[in-house]
Amino acid sequence: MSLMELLPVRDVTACCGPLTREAITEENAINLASSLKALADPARLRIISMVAAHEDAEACVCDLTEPLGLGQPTVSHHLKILVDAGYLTRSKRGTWAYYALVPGALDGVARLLVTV
Amino acid sequence: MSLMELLPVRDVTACCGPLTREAITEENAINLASSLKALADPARLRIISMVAAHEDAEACVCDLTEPLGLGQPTVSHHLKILVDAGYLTRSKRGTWAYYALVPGALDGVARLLVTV
DNA sequence: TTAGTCCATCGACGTTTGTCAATGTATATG
DNA sequence: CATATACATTGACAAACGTCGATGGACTAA
Repeated sequence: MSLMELLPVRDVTACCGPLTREAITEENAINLASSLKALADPARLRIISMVAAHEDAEACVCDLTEPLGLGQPTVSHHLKILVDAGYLTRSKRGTWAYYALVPGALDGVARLLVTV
Repeated sequence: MSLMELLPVRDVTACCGPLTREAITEENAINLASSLKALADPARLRIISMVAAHEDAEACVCDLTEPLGLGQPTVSHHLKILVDAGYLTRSKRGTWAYYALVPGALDGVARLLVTV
């Protein structure tokens, strides 16, 4: 399955208990894997970190391209993956598109991994 | 960078604070992405869940192939990735290879994602 | 209107990934 | 010894991924 075929803004967290507390179903494994795959890229991790650290906890594409050392289309591509996976929101104001963290999204995934 | 080129048994957790609490470095982003990439596959998530649920919290390859619906070489391939990433240990006894969870490995990654 | 900025989308490319069949390596059993 | 079992490794292939250049759409400023 391709990352781009995902439904927008999934919420993996509302599905099941921690990975090691109860046997995961094949379907839930597919969903959780998709959520993790969206995170499993250096550029996307840095984007999340940069957005969180940015003023007002939001950033536009132009704030990210230069520090990332990536082209604008590539950054837009990563942002789309993070939005579709439910980690970021996109709000357009004027010519700019501002991205911000979805509260609790990262924690939801983290909770599924934890064993204690 | 290929997953297979990773040093065996890395410990990403001993590197940095939570992703959203301080800006992540490019190097740490690469390492964390590698750790997440090892988890970001349905078969590997199910393997971890199956090992945790199995008797004595360990399982051999032959315990996994049939419930996963995958060939033995494919299961061995996934197990190697999980061992190299530091999530599983491998102990050979007789003809069998037993795999078990590394205590705290999943929690370490989860702690890097959490925002609270 | 014209020109310019910000961003998304498209098409292409080299690389990486997941899977399998075939083979190799131990270890156990007769 | 020969045979059988459990597993790792190899080689191959299609699919997916990350990146870029080029293009297009929407908004702003003059």
